Amino acid sequence: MRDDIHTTGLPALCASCEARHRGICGALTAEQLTLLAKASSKRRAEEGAELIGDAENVESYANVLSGVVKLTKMLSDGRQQIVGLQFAPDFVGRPFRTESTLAAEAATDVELCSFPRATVERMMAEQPDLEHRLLEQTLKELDQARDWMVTLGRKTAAEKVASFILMIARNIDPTMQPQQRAVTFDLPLSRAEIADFLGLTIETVSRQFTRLRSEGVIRIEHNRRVILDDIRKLAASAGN
Amino acid sequence: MRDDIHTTGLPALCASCEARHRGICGALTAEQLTLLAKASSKRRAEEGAELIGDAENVESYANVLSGVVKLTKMLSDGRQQIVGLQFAPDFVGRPFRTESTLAAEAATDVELCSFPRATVERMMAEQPDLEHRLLEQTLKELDQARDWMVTLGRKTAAEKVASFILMIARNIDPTMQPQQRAVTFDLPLSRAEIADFLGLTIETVSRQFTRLRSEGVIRIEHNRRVILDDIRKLAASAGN
DNA sequence: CGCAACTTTGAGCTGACTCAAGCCGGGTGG
DNA sequence: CCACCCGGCTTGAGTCAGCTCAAAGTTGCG
Repeated sequence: MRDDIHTTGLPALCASCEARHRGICGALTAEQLTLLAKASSKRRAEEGAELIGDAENVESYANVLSGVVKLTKMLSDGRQQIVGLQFAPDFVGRPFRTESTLAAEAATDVELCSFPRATVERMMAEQPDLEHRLLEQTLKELDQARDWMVTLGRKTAAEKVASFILMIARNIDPTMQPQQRAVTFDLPLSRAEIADFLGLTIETVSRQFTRLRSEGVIRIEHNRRVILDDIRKLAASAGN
Repeated sequence: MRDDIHTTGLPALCASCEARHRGICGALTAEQLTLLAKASSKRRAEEGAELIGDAENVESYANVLSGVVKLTKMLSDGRQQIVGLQFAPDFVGRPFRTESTLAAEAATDVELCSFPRATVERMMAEQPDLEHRLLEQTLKELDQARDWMVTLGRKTAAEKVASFILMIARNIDPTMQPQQRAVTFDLPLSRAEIADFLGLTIETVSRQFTRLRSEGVIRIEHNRRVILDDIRKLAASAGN
């Protein structure tokens, strides 16, 4: 098989990688990409696997290639809050800090492309474009975090759950429009995780799903699969 | 008057500016600083003044020189959430986006050093160190936002108010220790604003202040001044 | 088939909200 | 100098959204 014109000279690892275009690797030259790829490893983690623990030393960063990573924080008495979800091709890791301030866990089965900390930081120093991409991603995450603060602080349980379903749906299909027909997707989180994301209890989340179902907004199959029948009505229930 | 050795050749505007050291201007050469200073203006805004509205076009960025700027988001029905507080020498503005996604308002009387958007973005392109500083600040804000998500999603009203007072106290005096004697400072926010920051109502915030007062943790003068008598007990009430 | 984990549903409780007064300090004008 | 007002804060009483505790229903898996 001949090399694709765009992948000539690129590491096999990167040839079909989404992060090379939309993710931070897009900032690298073919040469640098080769260098980074040498130090990188593609790895899988299954649902529930802890990728990095709170207060652990950070030895590596990673790109999400598929699946969903959840970022969580916990209070000393065990109360937990999910503070972010990372989808492909997001970058996972906190540059310029050796100790993690949160835990990262595979919410679904996940594929990661993992780089040693030192290599990434060296490249960042010599390739401003890489730092620029990282800034862009960090700003995006900050915007998301702030949007979510409004949801956590000011929305009702019904609005929180509607906002959550909408957010997931939009991540699966970014082109989704209010007037379009049904959209189907799998929730990447259990009821307990959704509760931890929304600052609610499992029971309240479940009741809100039931309500949306009885109002004909969604259908649910096997607990995780959502068929979103009335996008408009869901968007209206989300508050904003 | 002779120039201080450290300010030789620097714009008068910047000579005594905190942002030159701790803020993003520290990334600039004397030459660039001069260039930026030419396009900059120091301005004051009084308490309550809107610095930039939601969905407005961003024409300038700014450094906070003194006072506190609050960043707010609002739902269509008027519910409001404060999503960030900026103290000196923080940078205010969202790079790489022409339209603001939140409103910035002077929470107290504020001094700002304001730069035209175009100038900052040009310098960012030619001075990677500037982008690096911006990345550092953005990461710091992201960490803060995520900490606050835990507070909003999982803490009780009592813990929220304790966390808030502690956060403000630590911003006024970063060296504050649990065992130390009383610390006095002014709250930069009204009860209504504290409520919007914590996802509570005015009344609940007020009741929690009263409780802390009756427990001997704090004293309050003229509504705004807090004398923090028992730092340890306050920290214990903050959850975490 | 049977267990274990997850989800749903129900019933009662409670922390924070709503609504309504009253209080306090600062400014204004008589 | 004092009476008044106004905005911000506090306090009280009653309500309710979301929580807790409990039980029953699903689903997936060995």
